[in-house]
Amino acid sequence: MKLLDIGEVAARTGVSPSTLRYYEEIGLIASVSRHGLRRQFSTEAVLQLKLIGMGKSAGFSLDEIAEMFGRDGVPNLPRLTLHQKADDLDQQIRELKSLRDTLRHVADCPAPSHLECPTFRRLVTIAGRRGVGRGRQSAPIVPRAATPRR
Amino acid sequence: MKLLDIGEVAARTGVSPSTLRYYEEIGLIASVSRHGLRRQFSTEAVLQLKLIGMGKSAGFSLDEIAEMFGRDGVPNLPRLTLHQKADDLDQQIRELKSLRDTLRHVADCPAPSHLECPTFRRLVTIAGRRGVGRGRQSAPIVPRAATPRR
DNA sequence: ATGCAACTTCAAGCCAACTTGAGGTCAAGG
DNA sequence: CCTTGACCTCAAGTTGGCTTGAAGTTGCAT
Repeated sequence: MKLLDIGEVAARTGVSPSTLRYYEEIGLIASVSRHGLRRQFSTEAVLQLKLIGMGKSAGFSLDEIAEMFGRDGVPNLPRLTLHQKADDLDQQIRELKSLRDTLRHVADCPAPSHLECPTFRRLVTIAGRRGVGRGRQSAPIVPRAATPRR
Repeated sequence: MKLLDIGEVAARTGVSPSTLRYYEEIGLIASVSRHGLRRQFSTEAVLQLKLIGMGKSAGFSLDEIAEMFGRDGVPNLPRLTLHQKADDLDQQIRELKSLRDTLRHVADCPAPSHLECPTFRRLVTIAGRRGVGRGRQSAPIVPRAATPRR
């Protein structure tokens, strides 16, 4: 099986080497061996990292992601929990759509103040039609990492 | 116009008073006046906070949100930029759907290791079919705030 | 008039998720 | 053989987004 060293994984995934080391340290991913000092990753790691990226983008913490997909890539959560997470995602997708539509509307609507525009108000309020006093809503904020902007 | 004091806004939005003060401090929202020492918010603030919540959930930083909707609620970004953000959201929605489907699949698929399941691999890889080496991908991570869990 | 819950300020603290820096190892190419 | 650059470890620093604590004020119901 082909092995990748950390730079190669970084290049393929956009995740920096230091982050990869950090992920390994917290048990989110694992390297399969060492070549001298150097970590060797299997190509599976690339897939795993894609999954991790999706999880982050959905607002899950690294701990939650580790729970969902196991340090080894095998999920250890009960079905019910997984389906619940999926339901959460559905709700979040609704919110995102609403925000997207709001942004598009704002870009095009010539109203002086959007807070007065009925279309705007409707867009903003629909997403709330569920989960008003509910448990989990928000997604996390990542330092916008994939862009290696320095 | 009806005025709300901070506790009332907190009750209606699920955003804690300390967070509201913080948001005001960084210029994300504004109170319209004081009643004695106490901040008074207009009911618009509730709407604004809904918007802010959506923005956070989409992974925007508070700074970005402030840019998008202005400290005063009026967006000051050029159309093009807004449409770009909307496009980003579309991409993110695709990722979220893919993650949702992956979770559901994982919940139901009896394969021993999912990394070997072709369905799984397909689900994970499709979302990547755009933006492989691209600029912005990920969404931020917020401390799971809306749930006042203590 | 008094008590008290809900507010106030300000500084400090906290957590997740990384990044940075110093100082060191090592393997492969010239 | 020697350089070079990509890797290594470990500790400390950074950033965003809040929360907490101490110490004080105040509107309002009793």
